[in-house]
Formats: sequence, structure tokens, C-alpha cells
Amino acid sequence: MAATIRDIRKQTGLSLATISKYLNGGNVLPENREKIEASIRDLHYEVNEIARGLVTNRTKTIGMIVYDIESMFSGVLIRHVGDFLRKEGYALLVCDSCNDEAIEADNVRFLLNKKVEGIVITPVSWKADFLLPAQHKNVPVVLMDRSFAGTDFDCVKIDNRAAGYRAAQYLIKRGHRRIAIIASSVEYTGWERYKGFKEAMDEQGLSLPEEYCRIGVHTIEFGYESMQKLLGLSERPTAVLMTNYETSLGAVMAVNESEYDCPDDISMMGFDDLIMSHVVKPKLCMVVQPMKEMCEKAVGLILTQINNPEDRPPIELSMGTTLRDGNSVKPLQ
Amino acid sequence: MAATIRDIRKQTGLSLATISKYLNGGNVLPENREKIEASIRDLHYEVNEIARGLVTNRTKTIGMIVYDIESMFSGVLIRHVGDFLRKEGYALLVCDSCNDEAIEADNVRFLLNKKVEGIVITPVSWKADFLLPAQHKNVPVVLMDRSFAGTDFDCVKIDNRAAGYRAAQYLIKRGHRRIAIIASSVEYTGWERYKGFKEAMDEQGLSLPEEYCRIGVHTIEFGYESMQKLLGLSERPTAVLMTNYETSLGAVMAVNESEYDCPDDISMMGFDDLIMSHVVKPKLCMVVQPMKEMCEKAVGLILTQINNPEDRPPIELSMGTTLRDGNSVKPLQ
DNA sequence: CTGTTAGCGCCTTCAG
DNA sequence: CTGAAGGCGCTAACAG
Repeated sequence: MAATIRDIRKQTGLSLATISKYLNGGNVLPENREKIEASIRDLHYEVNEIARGLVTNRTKTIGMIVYDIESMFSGVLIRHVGDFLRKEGYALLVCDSCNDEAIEADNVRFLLNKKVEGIVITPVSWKADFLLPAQHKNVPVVLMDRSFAGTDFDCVKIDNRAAGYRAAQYLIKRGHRRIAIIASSVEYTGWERYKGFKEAMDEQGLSLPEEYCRIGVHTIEFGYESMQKLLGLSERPTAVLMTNYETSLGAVMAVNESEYDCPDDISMMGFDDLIMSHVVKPKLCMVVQPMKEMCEKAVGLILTQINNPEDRPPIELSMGTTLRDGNSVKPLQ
Repeated sequence: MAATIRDIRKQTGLSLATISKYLNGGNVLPENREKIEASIRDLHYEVNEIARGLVTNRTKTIGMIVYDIESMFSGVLIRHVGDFLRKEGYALLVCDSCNDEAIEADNVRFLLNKKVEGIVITPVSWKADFLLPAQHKNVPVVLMDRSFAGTDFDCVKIDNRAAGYRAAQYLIKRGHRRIAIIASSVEYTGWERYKGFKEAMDEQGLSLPEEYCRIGVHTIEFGYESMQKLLGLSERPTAVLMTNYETSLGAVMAVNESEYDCPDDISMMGFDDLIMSHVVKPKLCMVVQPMKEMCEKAVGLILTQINNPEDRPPIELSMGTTLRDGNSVKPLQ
């Protein structure tokens, strides 16, 4: 079996306490220090984090629950959160909620059993009940991407409403009047973005006919179908806003397969600049979230909570989005 | 703090051993069983897996290392491996190699420190050196998707060479002679699939001009660029094989944006039926891997190794692929 | 079936 | 600065 500090004691003649102190960065006489180091090399000793965890009550592990691991958005989030955490010596335990609230609740219990020190989550549910067990055990939680009304949790997201609003404004300013939207009533983000969009339209006195308003779910399929439907209307919209990456991707595919040209026949505006943008023509105008920064903030928040367990009001970070120019929107008039 | 079995002892008057036995599914007198269960409910007791792990030397955690978490392939793998593992009470610790061999080697050490009971990995490296530490510690390893020459590890993958071969045959049988390929020299899978393809072409005495042979890397970008280049050739190929999901996606986009029509002007054959297929028109002919079954097998192998630590020769499972028909390949003549 | 007694590998007092 | 002793929460022999 693996070497323990007892083996080192045998080799060095020092006591367990001294060795432990060395391991934890305490002061040890130079000669003893050398003895220990030599022994560690000799025995290929490595600290048993499990045993350490039992006494310190720290596992150096964070749980991350994503709403759907098959979404590309989740992949990017996991990568960056994992990266930042690793730099701090933390591991990431990943759980997938499969867009299902019951599984999501299970995941929380599961991670709690694993004694994670904190949970970063992109929630499926629209209410916070399922996080109660974490609160009871004082396990820090950071919400990402989505949040709940009147929540008690730290949260990192963009101002989805403002993003939707600005996107609409962008199109309106360029002379568009018949604007359609592909959004979601299932995902919090899609719904908020829709509300911002609607607000801007209302302010300008622009009507949003029912058939321009494609509210469904944030999937490639839905983006694709919706765009097909929109293109098939007798009075086509002149511009369409897609409220997330998947719907953007689906919509672009539908247009490219159609007889219509973007931006000549129809203007498009998307969300979330993931891999797609390097590939798609015309270059899509889109609302871009600072994904990496969001992950950095989320990791910062969770570590702060872990290291300073004092009670403080929850921090809600609303990150700014960028409107990235492209040539998928044609100025009218 | 959280309740321990000592608290239960206090409430029930039973001994630690009895309670422990109950917790581990042993036989306990009905009345004692009830007492314990009542106490557990009362105290909200939950087993401390850390403490348990310290004595049993089992963490009930498996590490999974993916070559690139931003690839959609990885997302699907993680989902299914995670699902099957959860059913067995195991957690999944996910690491991302970012397509980088150094990070990959780090990941192995990291997981070993976390005392995972096994490692499932889609490797980046083409040689097994970096897995030596796991072998030394007798930590089971299962390779997925890719493997090494003369390896000592259990492995679940498809016969990539045969898949490439059959895909080529499919096109040749339908009268295609000028066939191009978009493959990879970086990824093991792409390279193997290319070799199978080449073999079929050679057997039929069909030439593969250099400009038809686009060997690069398995990304959307590369698939996109490559298809553009192929479409721009004075003597266009009549069919193109893309050797993975990302390149398939990129190639489809390039064709749809071009002046050419699939399958009238160019036939296409892809790999890996992920989300895309529900959306893309024309329905792409593709080589389909049994992803879910592969994950199930991988989990089976790792659990077998864990539960029967006897030495046995490595098992290499080669799963069959399906050629899914579509209408992206036009029969010539 | 139940209870007692030792540890698992490590950290943390407290004396020295 | 170092050593001895006790304990983190649980399981694994043994006895009874």
C-alpha cells in the first residue's frame, strides 16, 4: 500500500507531529526538513486527502450541477470553472440535471453526501426549494446563468432583460419594424430576454404579432423549426432575434437551407458566441456573454464564501454583455 | 454539526457495531431496526462517506478524463457514463484535458490524489506513458473512443478502420469515383478512419489526389474550411466523407452556404449522429456509433475491474457501427 | 444478533 | 521547535 506518515517516522525517527507540521507548511529545523524531504522522495509519499479531509472537514471539492450537459454552453462553463478551481487546488464534481427538476434535486443531495465544500449550479427549477438542504448544512451555493426571484444565493449572470432590450434596440435603430423573436418559456434566460425584447418593442409602439413570437425551448430543433415557420409566413419578418446559442444555430441552418438570403431577405441576431461564429457566414451579429469572466467570478464567490463563512447578504453579479457587430443585419430604408 | 452514529447510539442505546451493520444492510432485529430508523429520521443522520472511505479504502468515485470538454462528443459521453455510474452509487469526477498532453498527465495524477477507484478516459496522447502512475497504484483504467498500439488497458471503441472502410465502400458502390475525405492526423480516430477509407479506395484502384485528402484536425472550423476548398476545386469531388461530428457539422454548413446543392452537386457522408441530425437537411448519411452502449460497457468494465481485482488480460471491446441511410448521397450513373 | 475493541491516516491540542 | 496523546466518523474483527 501507499506510504503514510508513520513510514516517514520510521525512516526519520521524527514524530508524527513534526512531519505533519512540515506537510502543512509549518516551521521545521532545516536538518529535519531535509530528512523528511528525502524520505518522501524515497517512499513516494503522498498526502492522503481523504484522511486529511476527515479531520479538517474539508474535501477540496466543489460540486457543479449543469442544467444539461449536452448543451454546448455547459461545456464551456465546466471548462472554465474547472480551470479556475484547479488553480486553487480544488476538484470539480460534475452532475447533469438533464433539464429535469427531480434529477436536479437529487444532484444536490448527492453532492452534499459527497461533502463538497460548495455548489456551483445553473439551475433548471425556477424556485429555490431544492437548494434548502444545502442551506441547512451551510454549504455555499453560487447560481450561474439563471436565478430565482427574491433569492438568497450568490449569483453570476448577465442582465438578460437588458440584453434582450438592447438587441431589440439594435434592430429597431436599423430601421426594422417587423421583428420576430425565437425564445423560451422553459428556460429562465430565454424568458427574461424575451421580456426585454418586448419592452423595447412596446416602447417604440411596434406590434409583435402572435406568429412572430416563437416561444418554446432553447434547442437547435426549436430554432430550426421556428425559423422555417417564420420564413414561410406570407408577411415575413425583416429581422429575427434568437435568444440563445442553440436556437441561433438552428435558425442559421434553416436560413442557409432556404431560398432566402441573410441579410438581404432576412436579418438575424443571435446570442452567445461559441464555436459557431468562427464558421458561420454571414458573420452573425450577436449578444456575447463574458463566459470566462463569469466563471472566474463564480469561482471567486464560492471560495470567498468557503473561506469567510460569516453571514453576509448575497451578492448578485450582473455582467455586461457585448453587442458584437457582424453583417447579418441589413439597415433598412 | 451533522449527526454521527454516536448520536444514534445515545438515542437508541444500541452499539456502534449494530448501527453500522444496519447502515451496511446487515441483519438487525426488527425492533432495533425501527429504533435506528426513527433516530435517523429524527437526527437527519447521513453517512459520512469520507470517514467510511478512510476505513474501507473506497471512495465510490470514478474519474473521467475527456480529451476536450467543449466537444459535443464529450458531453454525451459524460452524460451516459455518469448515468450508469450513478445507478451503482458512484460519483463522477470530470477532468478536461483541453487536447493537451501535459494537462492530461496532470489530470491522472490529480485523480489519483483524489483516490478515485477507477479512471475512464478518452485519451489525447497516442502512447500510454502518462497512465503509468495509475498502473503502479493498481487503479483500473478504461480507455474510450481511442486506444494505443499494444496497450495493456481495457478499452471500448468502435473499429474505426472498418468504419472508414465501410463508409468508402458505401460511396463507391453508389458509383462515386472522385471521393474526398476530411480527416485528422491529430486525433487517433480520424487517422484510423482515414486509413480504412484509403484501404477501400486502394482496393478499388481509385486514386486519392492530394487535394482531395484534407487531413487536419477534428473541428468545425476545419470541416468548414476543408469543404470550402473542396468546392472551389476545378475538378470537384462528387462525394466527401467527414470523419467526425464536428467536421461533419462544419462541412454541412459550408455546403449550405455555397451555391452547390447536396446531393445534386455533391454527396456527403458524416460521422456521429448527435443533435445535428434532427435538424440538418438533407438527411445526412452517416456512420453512427452506439454511444450509450459504449458508455454502458465502459462502466461495466471499470466496475468489474474494481470488484474483481484479479489479474486478467485486458479486454478490448470493438463495437459495431451502423450506416444510417439518408439522402445526402446521390447514386451516380 | 449484538457489543467491545481496535484501528484507517491524519491533524491538533498541550506539554516539554 | 518537537513529542505524546487524543480524536475525526466509521468499519472490521472478534467475543459474547
